[in-house]
Amino acid sequence: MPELEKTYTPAEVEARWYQRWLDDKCFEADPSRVSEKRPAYSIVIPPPNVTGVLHMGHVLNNTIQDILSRRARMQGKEVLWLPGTDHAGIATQNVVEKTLKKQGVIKHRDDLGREKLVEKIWEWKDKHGDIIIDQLKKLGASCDWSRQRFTFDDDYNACVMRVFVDLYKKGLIYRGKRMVNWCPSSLTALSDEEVIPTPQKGFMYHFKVQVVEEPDTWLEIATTRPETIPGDTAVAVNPNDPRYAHLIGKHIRRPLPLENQAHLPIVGDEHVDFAFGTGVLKVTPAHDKADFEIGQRHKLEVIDILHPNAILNELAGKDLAGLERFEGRKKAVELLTELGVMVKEEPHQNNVGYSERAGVPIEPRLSEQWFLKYPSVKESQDVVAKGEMKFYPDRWAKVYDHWLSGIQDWCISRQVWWGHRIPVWSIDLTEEEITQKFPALGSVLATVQEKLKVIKSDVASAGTAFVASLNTRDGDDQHGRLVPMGDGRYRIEVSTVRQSSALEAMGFIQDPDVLDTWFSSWLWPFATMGWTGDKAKDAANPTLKAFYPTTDLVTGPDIIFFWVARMIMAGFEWMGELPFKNVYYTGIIRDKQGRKMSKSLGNSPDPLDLISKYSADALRFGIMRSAPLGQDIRYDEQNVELGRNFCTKLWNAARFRQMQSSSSGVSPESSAEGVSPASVAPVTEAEINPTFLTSDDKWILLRLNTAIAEVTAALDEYRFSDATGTLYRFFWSEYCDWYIEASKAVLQGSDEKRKANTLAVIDFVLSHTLRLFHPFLPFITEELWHGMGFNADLPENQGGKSIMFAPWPKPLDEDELAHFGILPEDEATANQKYETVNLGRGLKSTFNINKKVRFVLKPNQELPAHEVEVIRILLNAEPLDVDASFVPTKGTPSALTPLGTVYLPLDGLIDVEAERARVGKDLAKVESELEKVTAKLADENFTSKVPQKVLDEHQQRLTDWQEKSAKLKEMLAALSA
RNA sequence: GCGCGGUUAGCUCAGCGGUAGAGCACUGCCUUCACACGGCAGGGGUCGCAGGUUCGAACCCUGCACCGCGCACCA
Repeated sequence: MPELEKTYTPAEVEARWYQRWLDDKCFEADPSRVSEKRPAYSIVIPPPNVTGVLHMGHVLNNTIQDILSRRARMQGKEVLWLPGTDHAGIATQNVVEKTLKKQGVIKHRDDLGREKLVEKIWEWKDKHGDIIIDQLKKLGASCDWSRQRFTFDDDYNACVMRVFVDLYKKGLIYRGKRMVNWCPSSLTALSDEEVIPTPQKGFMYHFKVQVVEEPDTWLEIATTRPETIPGDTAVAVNPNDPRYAHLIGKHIRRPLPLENQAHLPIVGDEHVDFAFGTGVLKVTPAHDKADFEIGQRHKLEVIDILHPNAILNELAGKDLAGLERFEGRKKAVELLTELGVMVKEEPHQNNVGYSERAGVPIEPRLSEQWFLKYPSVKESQDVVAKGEMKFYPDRWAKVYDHWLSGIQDWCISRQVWWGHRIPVWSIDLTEEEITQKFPALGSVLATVQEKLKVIKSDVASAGTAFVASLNTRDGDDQHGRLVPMGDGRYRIEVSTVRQSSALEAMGFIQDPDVLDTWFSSWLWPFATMGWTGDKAKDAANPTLKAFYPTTDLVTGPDIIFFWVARMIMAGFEWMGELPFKNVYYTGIIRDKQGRKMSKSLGNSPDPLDLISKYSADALRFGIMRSAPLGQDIRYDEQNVELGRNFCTKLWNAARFRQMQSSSSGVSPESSAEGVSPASVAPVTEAEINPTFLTSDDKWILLRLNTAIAEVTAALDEYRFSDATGTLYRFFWSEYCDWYIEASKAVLQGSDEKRKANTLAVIDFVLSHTLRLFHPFLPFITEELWHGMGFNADLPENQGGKSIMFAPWPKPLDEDELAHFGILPEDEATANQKYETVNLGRGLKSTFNINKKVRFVLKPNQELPAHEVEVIRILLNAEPLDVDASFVPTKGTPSALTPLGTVYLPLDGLIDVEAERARVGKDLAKVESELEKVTAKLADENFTSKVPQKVLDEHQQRLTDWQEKSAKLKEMLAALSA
C-alpha cells in the first residue's frame, strides 16, 4: 500500500486526475456498448453562452448533472453527458460590439457591415468561447468532450435550416406586421418571454382636451406617456360609460404637436375600463399593443413617432423631434403646461417591460417580423399532464401546463447579425411580371386572386393562407408562398435549405433577419446527436438510437418556457418522441440576504476562487449540501468550508487506516472460506471472518447498509441534500466518531487475528464509502481509491482503472447478513454501549474532569471483556472497574445507563450537595415526563381510541420512566442518608 | 386579481398526525500517538398568527399576516 501524504493537496490531485480521466477516455460514450445488460443513460447539458463565465448557478446545475452521470456509470450504464455552448445571438453580438467599440475599432456595427462583424464574432468565439468549458473541467464535469457542440456549428446550422423550412412548409411560420417588443438598445424585436415586467415609479399625467363640437366640454385624460400624444389618432371611452357615451362620434383637438393640432375621433371601445384613470383613453396605435388593437377595430391611422432607437422623429413635431423618449416626456409636459391644459401629475407606479438582455424599457413597435405557431402543443401538454415525463419538483408541471394553455405565437426573427439567418428569399413583383418571369406560378396566382375576392379585408393574412411549391426545384427542402402585398404587387417567398445562389440569380433577396437563439436551442437534445432530418440517415445513427430520448434534464425553472417547453415540442415534432424522461429543476442561488446573485450587486462569488481556496470537491459538496429539492439556495461560503473540512476528515480517516497496516503480513483467507459477496470489493487486508466480528463491527456494517439504502433512494428521487446529509452523518458521526474510536479497543490490543479482521471491516466500509461518495467528491475519492489500493485486483472496467466504474454499493442482503451472523438487534446492542459511554462522559464533563480517571460500572447484565474494553477506551477511563457489588461512597456521582449504573468515584472531592442537586434535576425531568405519560394513559378517551401500537409505546414509556424515577429516588435517598 | 413556494434553535434547513431534530454559529474543557479544517460536553425553540378537525397537530382543514416567485392587468 503506498503511503498517503500527511496533508491532502487538492489542486495537484484534481488536475492530475482530471487529465488522467481525459487521457483514458473515461467520459466518452460508445453507443455500441449499449445493450440490455448495459442500458444507456444520457443527459444533454444546458449549453452555457459562449460569452459566459462560470457562476454559482452553473456550479449547482453541472454538479448535479455530474453526480447523476457518475452514479449511472457506477451502476454499469453507458453514459453520455453531452456538452456544448450556445451562440446566444443578441448577448454575444452585444459583448463583441461593445468590446470593439471600447477598442476603438468601430463606432457602430455598420462601420464593419454584416459579414465583417460576423467574422469578428467568430474570431472572438474561437479565442474566448471555451473559457466556460475549461471552467467546467475544473469543477470535475465528466462530459464527453469529444462530442462538444455549438449551436452555430455548420451541422447544427443545417438542423436549424431544415426545421425552419419544414415549419414553413407546414404553414406554421408566417411573416406579419405586428406589434412586437422592440428593444431600442439592441435594435431588435424580442419574444414575450424576453420581456421582464418591472415595477417603475413614475407619474400619471392628467391633461385636458377640448371637444371640437362642444367647445365648452373638456375631457380629462390620464397618461403615463405624454410624449406619445403626437402619435394619438383617437380617444376612446367605454360605450357603457354614462359620462361619455354621448360624445362618441364627436372629436377632440389633439394638443400636440403644436403645429398640427389635429381633430381626433372619439370612439367607443369596450376595452376601456371606466374605473381606471379618468375613463378616457388616448389611443396611440403605433406605440401600445392594446391601442393598436383598438386602432384596428376602428380603422385608425397609425402614426409612428419614434425612430428604432426610441428617439422621437419628425412626426412628433418640431418641439419633440430629436429628443430621446424620456427627454421627450419632460418636454411634452412643459408644452402641455404652457398650453394650460395640464391638470395635474401624480406619482404612479406601474409595470414597464424591460429587455431581459439589454436592461432597458422595451418599446411596443409595429414592425414586420416572422412568427411561429407552436407545433405539437397537445402532445407536449399531455406528456407532462399524464406523468409520462416527470418534473421534479412536480409543481412546475402546473406552471408548464398553464403556459401551454395560453400559448401565443412566437416571434422568432431578430434584427441582429450573429445567428442563423432566416432561410427565406423573396421578390416583389406585379401580376404581369409574375406571368412573364414565372409562368408556372399562373395557377397559384389565380388561386390567390380568387381568395382575395373572398377575403377583402386583411390582405396580408389572406396571403399567408396560401402555400405552394415553387417549381425551381422540387423536394422536401424547398417551399414557396405567394403573398399579395395589398398594393397590387405580389411577393414570392421561397424557403429553402440550399437554393440561395440560384434564387439570387433570379433576383430574389434573402431576408436580413436571424432567428431567435432559442429557435436553435430547442433542437439541442437531438441536433447535438447528429440528427439530420433525413429519416433513413437518422434511423441509422447509432448515437440517436442509443441515447435519445435522454434520461434526465437538469435546468433552472426560469427557462421552463424559453427552453424546456420548446424542446418538448421540438422533440415530438421531429423525433416523434419526448426528448427526456425527467426534468429536474434546480433552485435559484441567492446570497445570505436572500437576494439573487447578480454582477451589479457584486454578491456573486467566483467559483474558480472557491475552487482554488477550498477545492472543487469542497465546492461541490458544500453546494449540494445546501440544495434541497425545489428550494432556492442560500449560498454561504461556510458550506464550502464545511466541504473542505469533510474532505480533510476523509483523508485523515484513510491515513489512520494506513497507519494500522502493520499486520499486513496476514494472508487473505481463501475466498471459499470467508465468502466475499458479489457486491463486496476485494479488501486489501483480509476477508472478513464472521467469527471475529465484534458488536461494533456488526453495528457499523448495519449503519453502512442504512447509509447505502438512504443515499441510493435519495439519488433516485433527486434529493441531493438528503444524500449528502446521510453521507456526512454516516461517515463523520457513525464511522469516525463511534466506530473507529471503538475499534481502537481491538487495534491497540495484541490479538493479531482480531486486528486483521477489524482492518478487513474497515477496508470493507471504506471501499464502500468511497464509492458512495464518488459522485459528490470525484477527485479525493479517486485519489484514495488508488492510494488505499482498493483498485488492485479489480477488473479494469470495474474499478481497476477508476473508481468511477466501480460498482455502485448495494446493501448486504439477507444471505450476506446471515453469512456474517448479523442480526437486526445487533444495532441496539451497540447503541446501548454508546449511550452508556455518553452518560459516563456527561458525568466527567459535569465535574470538569479532563484527565484519565477511574470509572466503576455496576452492570445489570453480564458484559464480555471486549465490550468493557471498548467502553473503557471510549470513556477514556483508567481503569474501568466492573463491580456488580460496588457500594459507592456517599455522594459519588453516578448515571443510570442501559448497561447498569456508571459511577465516577471522586476520592476526596465529593460535593454531596452538588450531586444531590444534579440528581434532583434529573429526577424533575423524569417526573415531568412520567406525569405526561401517566395522564395520557389515565384518559379513557385516549386509551379507548388509540391504535394498539401507540398504546404499547406509551405503556413502555411509562415503565421506563417509572424505573428511572425509582432509581433516581433511591440515589437521592442515599445522598440524604 | 389568479396561482405557486416559504414562515421550526442566532443562521441554513430536516421533520408533515403519536416523547421537538441536524449542521453551522455560540459556551466550557481538551494540543490524548488519523484529523484543532480536530475531539468531548453543554446552553438555546410556547414550530408566523387566529380558528377548526382529532384522544392527540409543527404536521391535516379554514382564514389572516409577512417574505419570495410566476401569470394576468397596468391609460
